[in-house]
Amino acid sequence: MDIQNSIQIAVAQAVEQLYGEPTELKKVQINPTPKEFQGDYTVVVFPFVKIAKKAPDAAAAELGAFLLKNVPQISDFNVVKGFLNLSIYEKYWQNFLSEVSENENYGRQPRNGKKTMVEFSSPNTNKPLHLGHIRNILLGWSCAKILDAVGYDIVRAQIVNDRGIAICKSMYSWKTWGDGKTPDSEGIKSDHFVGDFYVLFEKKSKAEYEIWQKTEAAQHFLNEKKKADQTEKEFWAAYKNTWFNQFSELGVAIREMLLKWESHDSATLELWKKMNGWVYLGFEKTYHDLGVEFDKLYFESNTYLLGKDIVEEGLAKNVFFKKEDNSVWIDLTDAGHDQKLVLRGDGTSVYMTQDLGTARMRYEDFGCEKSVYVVADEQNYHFQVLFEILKRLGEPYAAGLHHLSYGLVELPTGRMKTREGTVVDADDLMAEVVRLADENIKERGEVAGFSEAERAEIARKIGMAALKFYMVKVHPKRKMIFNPEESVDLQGQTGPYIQYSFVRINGLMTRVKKENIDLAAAADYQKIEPQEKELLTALHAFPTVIQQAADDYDPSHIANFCYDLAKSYHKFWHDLSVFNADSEAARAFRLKLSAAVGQTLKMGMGLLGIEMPERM
RNA sequence: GGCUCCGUGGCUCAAUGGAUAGAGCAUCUGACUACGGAUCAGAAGGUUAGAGGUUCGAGUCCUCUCGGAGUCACCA
Repeated sequence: MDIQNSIQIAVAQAVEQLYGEPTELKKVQINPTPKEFQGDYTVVVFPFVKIAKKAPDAAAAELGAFLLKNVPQISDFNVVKGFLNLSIYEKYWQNFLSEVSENENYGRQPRNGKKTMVEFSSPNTNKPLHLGHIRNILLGWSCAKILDAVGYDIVRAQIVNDRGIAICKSMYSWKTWGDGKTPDSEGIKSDHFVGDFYVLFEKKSKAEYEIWQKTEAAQHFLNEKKKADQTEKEFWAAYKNTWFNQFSELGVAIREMLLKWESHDSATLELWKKMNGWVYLGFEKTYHDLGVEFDKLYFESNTYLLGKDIVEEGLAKNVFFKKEDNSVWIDLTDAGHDQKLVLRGDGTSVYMTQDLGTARMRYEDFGCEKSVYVVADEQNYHFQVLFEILKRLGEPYAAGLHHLSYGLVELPTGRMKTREGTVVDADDLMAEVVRLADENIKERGEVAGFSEAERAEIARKIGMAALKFYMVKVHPKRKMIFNPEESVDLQGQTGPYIQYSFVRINGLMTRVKKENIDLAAAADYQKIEPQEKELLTALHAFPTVIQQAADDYDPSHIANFCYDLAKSYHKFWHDLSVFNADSEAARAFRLKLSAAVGQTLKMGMGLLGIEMPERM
């Protein structure tokens, strides 16, 4: 059993035996002892001083004596200001290291037979993926990896928003102004090609709007509706949707196209398929470059009519109610929310209807008891309501639903805006970080033994590691400011810093293999140095960190762990010699320790979707 | 305005209610004739937005104030 658990249980027993009062296990707090004190683990004694009716130090001393007697792994203890510091026999750490060395799956838990769906990315098909998608995708991918590591079987799902106004704009634009051009004819990545037509549509629409604003009718609206504290520009910005829906000729054309699509007009469907096909082709490349894949794709064109049967059931169960105009609502005022529409008066769906239906379909398809939706925090309210409704409907999977909400990615100059052309494209960004990594490799002159292809592959791993680590080290909930320059940093708290520690280890291991060095002598190593102990305690915490990341749906725990471990290793490397160690035992022990660190770093970074190079 | 989230050195971020709030970047100073210097060591930089409260103990929990973001669609 894990030493921390042993201590925890022993402390609970001690409290009961010494002071005659049982205590909850979770009240027993065991922390790694801070560097400046003697010991490996620390028991916080304060929670028991009341029960003990003694001063903290006296109680700590009593508990320490008890533990020393009853926990065989404990070699010594000391008390500082109510903290009980325990030292663990070196033999324990020796055994622990061997355990890690022999288990290449160290950190992973056995399969638990339960399923979890993780939904992420969920793009619109009218334009290419951007920086915001990258954060979403990295979080989703990593979250799936982490849940897999703690034992769940994972279904990675994507809901493709392939229908609606947006794609119609791209379609209309291409049909009207495209002159029959294709991605091939123009030599443009196909999703970008479609996106360019979307942008063109917005441009034409803007031009139409500006002309309209000068008409008499428009000026009439301006005078009538503009609020006193609004500038003319602000008014037109706010009025844009209304204008598009009521007065725009392009708006008419788009709605007409949408209606044709909904009535299965064959020419429209053909155009739709052609353009979506282009987009998917482009997405495929982007996903491939990001190193992610999906197990299941849901298409909104297949799901947008779902959920009406659930609305019927909800009415029958009196969870929902009908208003005079036949529209269906749920009253969530007792849960701190408002009334929410779930079906329009004319019987057509809204976003919520569709999500209700999709939730049930997902469950019917896979029977996942947990389901994670990776969606930006703009939609917090939507998901609160969605989950609350499903709970009230008594859906069996309702308790396992989780919205992994993350903050938007902003640039140092503020929010990304399509209109202002400040959207950072995913493909461009990846190409740029890899290019910079490649330049860096060349500058360092380490390329001597590398072929062109090898160098490109290493540059890819380094560049992507820089980008991914930069994004995933931040707590998901936090809005993050994406600084393009910092994202390609290769030094300090970065992906490449961690990769470098791995490469150092890899260098050692190559030599071990080449010289066929036997590590059995490690068992004779007597005096574990502080730098070594630091690595051991870090490795020891790895499974707990993964569990924590899984419980919190938070990959940043793993990122921070990997950074701390790499940092400790770099220090170890600098302070202590491995091959030139004083004794054969020390050399073997350090090699064994290095291998364990390397293995753990590789797995940890793998959970973040980051690959490790052998050389760099 | 209601609800939700956020506020930690110049900047970007850490810190299951526990010991002197930690890192990185930037700035300054050092360390290879050494297993790879994408490294290491050191300096400087903080009233954790502010005020109360709970607690043996608060960056963390509660209340209020200030500042920022999101949301409050028969859009998705």
